[in-house]
Amino acid sequence: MLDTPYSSHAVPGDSETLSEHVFRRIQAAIVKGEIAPGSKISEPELARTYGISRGPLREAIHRLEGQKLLVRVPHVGARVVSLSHQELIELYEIRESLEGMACRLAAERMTQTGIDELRRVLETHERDAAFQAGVGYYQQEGDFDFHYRIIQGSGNQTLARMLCGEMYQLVRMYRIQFSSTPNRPRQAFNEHHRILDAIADHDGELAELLMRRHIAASRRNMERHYEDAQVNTANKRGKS
Amino acid sequence: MLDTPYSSHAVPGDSETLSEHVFRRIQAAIVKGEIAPGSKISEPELARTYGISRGPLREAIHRLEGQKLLVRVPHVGARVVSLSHQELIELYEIRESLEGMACRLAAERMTQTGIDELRRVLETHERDAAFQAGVGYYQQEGDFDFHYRIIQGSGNQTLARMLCGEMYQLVRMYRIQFSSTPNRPRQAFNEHHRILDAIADHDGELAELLMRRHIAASRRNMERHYEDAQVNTANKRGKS
DNA sequence: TCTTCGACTATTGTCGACAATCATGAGGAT
DNA sequence: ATCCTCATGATTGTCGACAATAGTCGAAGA
Repeated sequence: MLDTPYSSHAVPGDSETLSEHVFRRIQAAIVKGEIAPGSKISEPELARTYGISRGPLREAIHRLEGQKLLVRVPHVGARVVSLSHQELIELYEIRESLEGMACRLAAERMTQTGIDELRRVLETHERDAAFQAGVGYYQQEGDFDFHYRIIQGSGNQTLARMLCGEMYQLVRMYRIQFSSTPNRPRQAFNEHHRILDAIADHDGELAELLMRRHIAASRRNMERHYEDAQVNTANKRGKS
Repeated sequence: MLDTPYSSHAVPGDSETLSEHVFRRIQAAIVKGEIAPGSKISEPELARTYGISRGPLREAIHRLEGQKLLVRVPHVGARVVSLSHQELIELYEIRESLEGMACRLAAERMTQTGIDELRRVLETHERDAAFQAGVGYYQQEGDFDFHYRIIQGSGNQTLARMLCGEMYQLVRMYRIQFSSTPNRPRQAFNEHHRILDAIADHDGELAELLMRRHIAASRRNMERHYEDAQVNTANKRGKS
């Protein structure tokens, strides 16, 4: 339920394809950091781990490559992607643009009931603020919930698939890795509130502007915490 | 040279992987419309066509699926994507956001020599305006060249890969299919000029605004020509 | 001691065959 | 006549084995 929040078709593992199954397994493992970034993917080893042949595994690897979670070089193998500082900044710039557009569209198109639900989400987060202040990770989940609702409210399904599907996996991966939990939640709450107000006013321009600033602030926060996490992960980063 | 303008490493077919080879072949075939949108992909047939086994072919299919050029349902097969009117509009909305951001970044970061080169590209297009007015397709290539330069000038490599790689394949596919050649080139030239001026002034805000309007106009132009192309393709759309 | 060449090993790429699943059509029952 | 059932055919999913390439280790020569 925590995993793959975008997959509404909950087929357990019954008639599911093996390739599909390992695809999700490996994707989750990479996002959760169970497979270190930059580490090499050994086909025989993974095949033995998941108890399948190399055929479906290779198909899953190719799909992961398409989602930019793996980097593959011919005749050498695949490695888990390891974003540089620059690439991570670039990712946030893209998010800033895309979520800004989503927020504009949401402000223009969101229905009254959707806005009410969004307000309720925010109020729920505020009530649990004391609890979240200590944990931080849940704030990320809640933050996701807020952003998720807005993206869905944009009415642009293609955009929603991009942001909540592929792109979010990458962001989430790095969020988890250096579980950045500064005292930003309080400020984030304020920003969320102002974004909600703009959406309630159906002010697309303002909503986009605020969302872009919100993500830009999140990016700056990430940049501040990058160096620490970099040295932390550098220690335990082995060739597997 | 027309194909895959983003692939600078021109390895013919020598030490290239078979999977990689058929991946590019099928991708080009889909984009050029040689394989009708919505038509089913038969693995044995394609395997015989390209003279390879089903193994590499399936890997290529999975990669195409990752690039959103194929839609696959388990135990049934893969079909060439067929964007609905709504999905095509959504794609243009995303382009508007992303290229707007790219244009802003380009205005902020582009070097003087890059700006000069961009101006030269535009002047070249204007000189050949008479020729392009009749053909139209070359205008598209030129249009791409202009946009391509700006995207590269943004300095955001991740963004450039998204726009010039995966996303552009989809847009190009539909551009070619209903080779929309209205009398828009003249207006597009004017818009390009104003965008260039904004970039030359390093005015990121204005550059982004103009580019977004430019693409929004392109989207409206596409919307006008959608119904005609829809009935045209509907006639020759067989189940193969 | 350092460099370079060569064989070896492990991993990746490819293939053909078998099993599982879905689509199609014939046949019979209501 | 229409609908349901079932058998058949074809296609997709999976597997194990073979071929080709890259990385590695060791030995010989400068």
